[in-house]
Amino acid sequence: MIIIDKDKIDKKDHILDVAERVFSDLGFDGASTRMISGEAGVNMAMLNYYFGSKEGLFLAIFERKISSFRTLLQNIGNDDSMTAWDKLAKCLDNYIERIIVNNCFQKLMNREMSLDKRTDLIYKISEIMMGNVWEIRKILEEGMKNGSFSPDTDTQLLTATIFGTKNYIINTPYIASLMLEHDIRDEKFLEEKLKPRLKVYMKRLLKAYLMNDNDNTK
Amino acid sequence: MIIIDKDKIDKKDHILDVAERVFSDLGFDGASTRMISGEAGVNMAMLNYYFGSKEGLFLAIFERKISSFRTLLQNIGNDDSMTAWDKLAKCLDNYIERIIVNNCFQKLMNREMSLDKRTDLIYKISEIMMGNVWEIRKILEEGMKNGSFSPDTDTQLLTATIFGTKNYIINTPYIASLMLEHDIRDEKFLEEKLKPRLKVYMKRLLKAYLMNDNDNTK
DNA sequence: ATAGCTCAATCAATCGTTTGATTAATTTTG
DNA sequence: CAAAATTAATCAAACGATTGATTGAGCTAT
Repeated sequence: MIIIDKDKIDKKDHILDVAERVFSDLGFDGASTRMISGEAGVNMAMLNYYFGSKEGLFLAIFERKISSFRTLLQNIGNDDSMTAWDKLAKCLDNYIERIIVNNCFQKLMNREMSLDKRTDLIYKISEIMMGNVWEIRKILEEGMKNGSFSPDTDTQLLTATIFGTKNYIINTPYIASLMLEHDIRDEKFLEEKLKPRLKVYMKRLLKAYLMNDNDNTK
Repeated sequence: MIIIDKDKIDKKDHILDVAERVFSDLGFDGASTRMISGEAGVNMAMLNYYFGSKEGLFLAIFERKISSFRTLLQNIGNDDSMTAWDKLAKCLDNYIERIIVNNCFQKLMNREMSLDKRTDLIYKISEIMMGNVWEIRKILEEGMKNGSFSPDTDTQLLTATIFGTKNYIINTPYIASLMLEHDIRDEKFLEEKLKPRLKVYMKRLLKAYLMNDNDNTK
């Protein structure tokens, strides 16, 4: 029966889904294998059976997302028919679109990146993330070269702003909720209000920085 | 003897210093009391003797910083002789000046804020942090009211950018190092290069966003 | 001697992992 | 096709190690 085969595939995926959420809420060390297996409704030994170890389970969560990142990268920046600004705007839209729905994984990843542990994992993730960074930097430098972006642009710090603004909202949900006067964890608010608002804001912010000459003589 | 009394005070402070660094590197759950006491060169029981528990030690780290935050807040925004922009610029300078040197604590705090644990601590810290947020928002709204800042300003998301850009650099040291092509953990680079550069960048970014009319008719 | 401090030893609890038995599914064999 | 053999999946129970915390004896200085 097809349904039975599907169940097997889904079981590993189901464990990964649950583990992703639990790790995201409690951190790697804060989450126990008992809790994850309990919430997933599977026997504790299944985690080691499927993923070898707790760290193996943790790695599997990241590896499941990697291909997803790659496809995002491929679809941006290489379209020669667009201006640098249009590329950047499209890039921002795609990025915001994705990270809002995957915010649980984003939170988990960023927390892990701030630790001085599991450095091999950090290196791995860093290089994948750098792909995103480079893609945006490439567009920025293209715009600077052809004169449509200000020559004084600090491309490195600007990318920090792009990723940092998003991270701040995702990673400090309680502060962000106070700040935005809405519960950040409300999916409907995220989807209908924050997402379009963030798109408008980021584009306006970057446009102002990139495309207006800043008078520093004053 | 005075020296002995001083040693006693310094001992608590020394433990807090070490704990701050270890928690920052390994996270609350990842750091063990044995490791902290070991690195601090004191007996394990001393932690419980001085701070009651591991969580008490953790709280003590935060409480030691709280007064430091308050004094920062008091010195900004209330000077009526300055324009809104000058206030904001000074506010940014002070902020960048402080957070770069305290980046170990900042990292620790931000990671803890992203967890769904110890929510009482999170609420406490959030309200302190919100003091900073409000202080900046107040200046932004003052500038909007008297017409020196663009009326389209999204003050809420702009504060997310201000804090988020800094957090991104501090919290993802490895990515930030790749991005900036320098080792972020190099104190000399932080102090002499990144700090002034970040000041220039943030002011230019905010000035462009706040003080140029964005042409959205196109 | 009294009070504050320090220590090694030890506590129960929890951690991630392993085990060996049992069941379910698949393949091989007669 | 059916029985046997093999493999995969699942489970409760237990493993040794480590966790945060406590104890009670010994220390030091007043």
